Amino acid sequence: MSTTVEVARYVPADHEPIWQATWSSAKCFEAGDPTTDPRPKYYVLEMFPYPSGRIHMGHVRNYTMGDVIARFKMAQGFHVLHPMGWDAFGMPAENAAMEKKSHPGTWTYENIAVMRKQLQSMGLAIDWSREFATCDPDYYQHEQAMFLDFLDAGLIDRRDSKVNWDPVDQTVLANEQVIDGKGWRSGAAVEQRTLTQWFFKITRFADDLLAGLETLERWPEKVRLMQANWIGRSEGLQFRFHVCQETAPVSHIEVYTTRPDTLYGASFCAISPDHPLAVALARDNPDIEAFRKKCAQRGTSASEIEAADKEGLDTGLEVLHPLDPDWRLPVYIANFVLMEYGTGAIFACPAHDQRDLDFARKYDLPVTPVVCPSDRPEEGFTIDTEAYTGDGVMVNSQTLNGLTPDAARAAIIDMFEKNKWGERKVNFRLRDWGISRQRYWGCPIPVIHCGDCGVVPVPRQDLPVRLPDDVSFDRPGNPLERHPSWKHVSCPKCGQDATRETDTFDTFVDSSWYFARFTSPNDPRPTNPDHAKAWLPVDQYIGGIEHAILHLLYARFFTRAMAEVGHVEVKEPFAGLFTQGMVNHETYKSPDGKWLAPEEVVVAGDGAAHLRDDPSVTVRVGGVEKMSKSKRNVIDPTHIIARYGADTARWFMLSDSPPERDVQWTEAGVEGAWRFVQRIWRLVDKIARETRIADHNPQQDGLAGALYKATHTALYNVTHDLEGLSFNRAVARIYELANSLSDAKPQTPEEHAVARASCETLVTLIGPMMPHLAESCWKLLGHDEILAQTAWPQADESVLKSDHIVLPIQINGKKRHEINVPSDADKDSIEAMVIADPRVQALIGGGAIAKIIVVPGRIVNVVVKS
RNA sequence: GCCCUUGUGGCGGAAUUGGUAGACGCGACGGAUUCAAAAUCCGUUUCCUUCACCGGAGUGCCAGUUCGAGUCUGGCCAAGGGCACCA
Repeated sequence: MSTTVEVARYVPADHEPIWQATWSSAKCFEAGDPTTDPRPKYYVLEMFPYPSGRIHMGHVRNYTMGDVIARFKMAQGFHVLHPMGWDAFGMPAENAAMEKKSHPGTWTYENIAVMRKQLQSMGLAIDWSREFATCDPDYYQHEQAMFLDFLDAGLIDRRDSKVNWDPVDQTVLANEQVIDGKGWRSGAAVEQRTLTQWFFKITRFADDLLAGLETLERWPEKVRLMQANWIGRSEGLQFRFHVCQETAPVSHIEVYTTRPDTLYGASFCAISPDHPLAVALARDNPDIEAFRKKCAQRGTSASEIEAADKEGLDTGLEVLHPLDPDWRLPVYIANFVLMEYGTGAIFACPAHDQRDLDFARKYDLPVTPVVCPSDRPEEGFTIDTEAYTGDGVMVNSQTLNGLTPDAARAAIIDMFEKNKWGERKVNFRLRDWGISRQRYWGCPIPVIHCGDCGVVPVPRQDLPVRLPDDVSFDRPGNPLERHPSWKHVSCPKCGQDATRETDTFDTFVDSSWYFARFTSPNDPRPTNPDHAKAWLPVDQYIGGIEHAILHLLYARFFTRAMAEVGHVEVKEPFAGLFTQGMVNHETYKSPDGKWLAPEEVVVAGDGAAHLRDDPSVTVRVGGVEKMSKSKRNVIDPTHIIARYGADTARWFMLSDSPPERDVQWTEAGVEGAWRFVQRIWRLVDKIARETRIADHNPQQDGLAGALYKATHTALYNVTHDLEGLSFNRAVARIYELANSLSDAKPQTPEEHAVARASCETLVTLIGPMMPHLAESCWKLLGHDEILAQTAWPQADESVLKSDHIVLPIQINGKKRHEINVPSDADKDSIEAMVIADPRVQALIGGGAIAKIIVVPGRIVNVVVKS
């Protein structure tokens, strides 16, 4: 036993700021010119934060993961770009300005200063020289320039549109921003309004955005699926019904269907309350007008739609069935037909569509099945209250009878196209992206409205259109609208008095291209195309699943648009996407039902909890939920870093839970990470004092060989785990190596040399995850160079396999015994050894061996006939 | 309603993708050290039976494929998520 030496505890506050300063002054993390750097590039990016005031644990998790990747890739010899910025426009700044009677910009930049400091205390390997905020005019001027580019390229549209109006935030929302009929930010019930709006023509790329998903192999399947569903491509037939009544306002009605095969089951035709025909009919028919009004008032929330009955009104008009001149179908106005999708009119086949069936039953319209399930007799197949939507055989359909619905569909479409009655049509659920927001704290839309010239783009030399600073927030609404002078300008074309557009961009526009700006943050153009080409796409993007549709779809669109006008060359911005889970915490309630903060509660090992100030009061431990202010289960990262240091917080975030899953923040878990930090410090200190660097022979028996093997196994495994973003597994492998190393009691010089080398590897492996501790250990081991600039070691794979292995022996599929064999033994010799083994003989007793399955290196299974 | 994901010890989770289920961590229990504590170190920890060995059961439930299933197939059950008048 070596004599006990008092090792000073590792005090993070004594180490972490020093290393942060060292990395900063050595410019360790500043990316250079990618067009001249010979190393392969690697761009790692975490979704940039909204400067809300303070960082939260979700940020810690997100940025720790990205940081591990950045440091790991740097060590592996990549030229790494790992930047940080601020998604700085948005409503909270305006709300804060109203409350505090200050300016949104002041609030925002103050928050940025606080949060930058917090992030820097985490020891992130970020190139801070590229930092920007989207509210910097230097940034948003390029956004305005690109808007003009897109306008020239025909990628932008301005039109009247029914929009989602958020009455609390007093602004329009895009479809993607309405969740369950409520504003994504305010939670207020969204109203319908008609406004003139700017649109990005995202639908122009609908097919390409869908097809592109196939190429995103390093995206979660789930996100790709969600985007595919959101884009909602459907193939069908668009055709015209002739209206029988000559006095009708229109001669025919255009409909879209994905089920042309069910045409012989048609029962009625239905148009949207907003359909031009309905509008025309309403002029002389008060009943129709009343019905239209009623439909317009109906709510749009999910629950209201759920509760709303299928309702309709017979127009009295009839249309001719296209395949039978004697067959007439009534035309209804129906509340479930949307003007925004397809043609705003449908034909209904109630037998095979539940919604049509509900309607038909209510208004007593015919229900004729035309698809019969293959396993049921055609006679007597009727529809009751449930529509049949499955496959089968066509019936009641004249020439189509006997075909499958697929074949019938093809036949009908062919026939209609041949006769020019209609054509094949692809429809999308995706709508154009409405980007106008009636808010101050956003990027001004660079156009001017002139009474004579109409909409005039702001000339490029006049960019940026800056937000005025002298604005007031004492009233609701848009301060730009009521600013005394800002909007009054002369028309760039004719010089007359004109007004500026007072709407600003949706803040999702800002985040749709920031990753491209990071590649050349100071270029006078939106991007330096050479640098954008060299760095893009982002190799690894990391963020929350909540952006699966919104931000990630917009960014994919924007990249395509930028490519079209020449700012980038890629179509897909993010080659790899990783969606990390949330950080959760237990919730606590006092006996009188009030939420309690974790620091007010003491939880015992058995789960019982009581108040910290009054142990006689029992606390109710509730569910493990996302950290939120309302439930008071928030842990402030600053407190954790102050008490345990950044490395402990980082290590805990990476341990145990797989990164894509939610992680539960626990005091015990943090304590565990803290103990490991101290343990590593003691272990490295001991080895640094007892051993020294020396050559050693890897091929040997005993302790030295075993430790060498454990070291290189760990190195091999951790390397692969980090490559696959399996941080929790990498952590486990590092624990194993630390255990092997502290269990080892090296005696001989050879053993000392192996222990020393093993310790160096251990420190290197810890480097990306606990960078400060690793640097201090590295120094303790006698190194003067910075570990962050040291190359990742190469695993000696020759020792990963030993010359003898223990094979389990199963008898009839159950493990019964083991056998030690040379690892290169072939099937026959293993089989012979197994049969000859006395224990195996005893186990099979008198039974005869029917078969022996030998999987070399894995297992032996002896099948015995009983 | 439709689509997707996930179900493994007291807990978080491993399992080289069809080959020894429970690595690693947390918690718990026992012990050492200490006047005592903190810290640290050593041990035990899926369940049942047993002093112990030997056994038996076991990856949400029920079937199936296979020499062999946590892993593949089918059907249930449960939890979570997404979409939702999209013709």
